[in-house]
Amino acid sequence: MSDTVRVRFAPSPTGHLHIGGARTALFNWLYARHFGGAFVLRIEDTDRTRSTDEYIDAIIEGMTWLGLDWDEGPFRQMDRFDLYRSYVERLVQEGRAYYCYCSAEDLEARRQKAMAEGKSPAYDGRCRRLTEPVAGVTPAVRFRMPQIGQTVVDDLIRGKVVFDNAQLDDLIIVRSDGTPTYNLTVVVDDVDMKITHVIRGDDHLNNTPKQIQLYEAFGYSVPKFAHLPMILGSDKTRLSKRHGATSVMAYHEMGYLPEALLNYLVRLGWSYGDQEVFSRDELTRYFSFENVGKAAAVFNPEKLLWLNQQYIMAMAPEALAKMIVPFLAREKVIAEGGSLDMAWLGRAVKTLQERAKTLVELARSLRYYIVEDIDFDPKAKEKFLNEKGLPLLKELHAELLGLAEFTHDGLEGVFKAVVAKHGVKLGALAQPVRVAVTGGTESPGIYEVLEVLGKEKTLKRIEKAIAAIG
RNA sequence: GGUCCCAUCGUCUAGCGGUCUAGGACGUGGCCCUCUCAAGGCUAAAACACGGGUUCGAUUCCCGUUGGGACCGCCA
Repeated sequence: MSDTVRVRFAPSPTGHLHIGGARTALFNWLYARHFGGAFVLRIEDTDRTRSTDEYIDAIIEGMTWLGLDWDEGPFRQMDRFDLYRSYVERLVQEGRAYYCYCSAEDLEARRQKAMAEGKSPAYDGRCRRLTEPVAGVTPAVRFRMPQIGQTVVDDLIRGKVVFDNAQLDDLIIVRSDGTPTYNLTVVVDDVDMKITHVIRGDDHLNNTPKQIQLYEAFGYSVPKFAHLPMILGSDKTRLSKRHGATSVMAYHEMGYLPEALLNYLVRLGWSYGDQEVFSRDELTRYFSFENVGKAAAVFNPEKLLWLNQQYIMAMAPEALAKMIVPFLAREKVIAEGGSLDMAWLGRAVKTLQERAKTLVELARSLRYYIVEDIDFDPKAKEKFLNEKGLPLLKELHAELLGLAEFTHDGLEGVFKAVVAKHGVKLGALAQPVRVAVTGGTESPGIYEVLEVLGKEKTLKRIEKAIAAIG
């Protein structure tokens, strides 16, 4: 590859950045980074009725969160209408495009009729030969598609795909309101921005021959194409809201790490032997279209969850602690804007990070460390805070009182001694204590918990538990 | 309806003619570890859609069938 690689992600701002879009952006980003090329962000907002600035911000927010940084842009097609106009004028002058006076309503009606009769709903070309304008009608502009021969899409993932030009109908390149349409702007911009590789979803494959005809009409060489397989929902239909969250930022809110989402997404369609977990660096190093599959992939939330846990486990506790604070506030574990001893929080996080699949779970599980008072789970209380455990708890409380430092080894010594004295198994003591200090029956090792909790809170909670029994 | 794409365990995938009694991962079951829950280790069940070719030999190549998907917009 002697020429510099230039790729782009070109979303339309008609919705949030979703899973499918993020995957397309990721593959483009990976390809650019792999070859040290440029990644361009272009907003395709020619549909004025559906595009909004809010969605542009949302897309940028999503890309930023994922760490998919772009080198140029964001460019907005709305700012480039003059450029498109000059290209269209050229086409019209050369007879490669013509004015179409059919109304949108008529077109729609004819399409419906054709479909109902089982015929192809393609445009019939009735305005092709018009020489005079139709009075009182502002026309759209159509591209005159060649009707004989074939167009070949040479795809990096699928190989050569052949289309008969007779199947290609004359597409509208300028709406009657004067705004250009996607098939025109995508070609003009990819030429203007010197895009070398068009990497996009499979759903664009059928548009590609039409776009290639546009390239040829302009006299430009076509870029390389790579059409990625689609991501499907569990019922094998196109991924949508019905299948749960599709917005990338929704995953942020649910407590997923961007690294985990990216890692999951890249494995949908791409593989590198048996490896499942990749660092960003490995991804850019290993990425190649040779390892991209052709078949659509079903989105599997379970595996994403597992990957997220892998990433949470691998994180430095201090970094995780910093990241968890907003989630603690949202879960009402701490007050909004409240402060915490971050070094201590890091130690607390360390005991729980391999037990959480999401940051939301982690934040919730941190509760008993942070809040002053805990409530006992009724079932746990009934099972473990009873007469049987009472002497053990009392004995432990007395011993703990004399323990100066709450260290893992120190605590273990005290527990072992109490257990030995009463001739019971460790569980007979550990479980009541666990319920006493955490309110429930599940937690990290009891010594770890007490070490983080500290002497004061521990004794207070054991006292409360004893009181609850008696 | 037309055109195009696709097809290995439930899911993501490895496999690029013999190494396949088809490998890994998620999930599921069992066992181990163990103060609970996790994590971890071991283990089990689980797939080449079907039919024709080509070949000494097909999961792998070709054709067809079936099944799924996408597109056919003055959406992108």
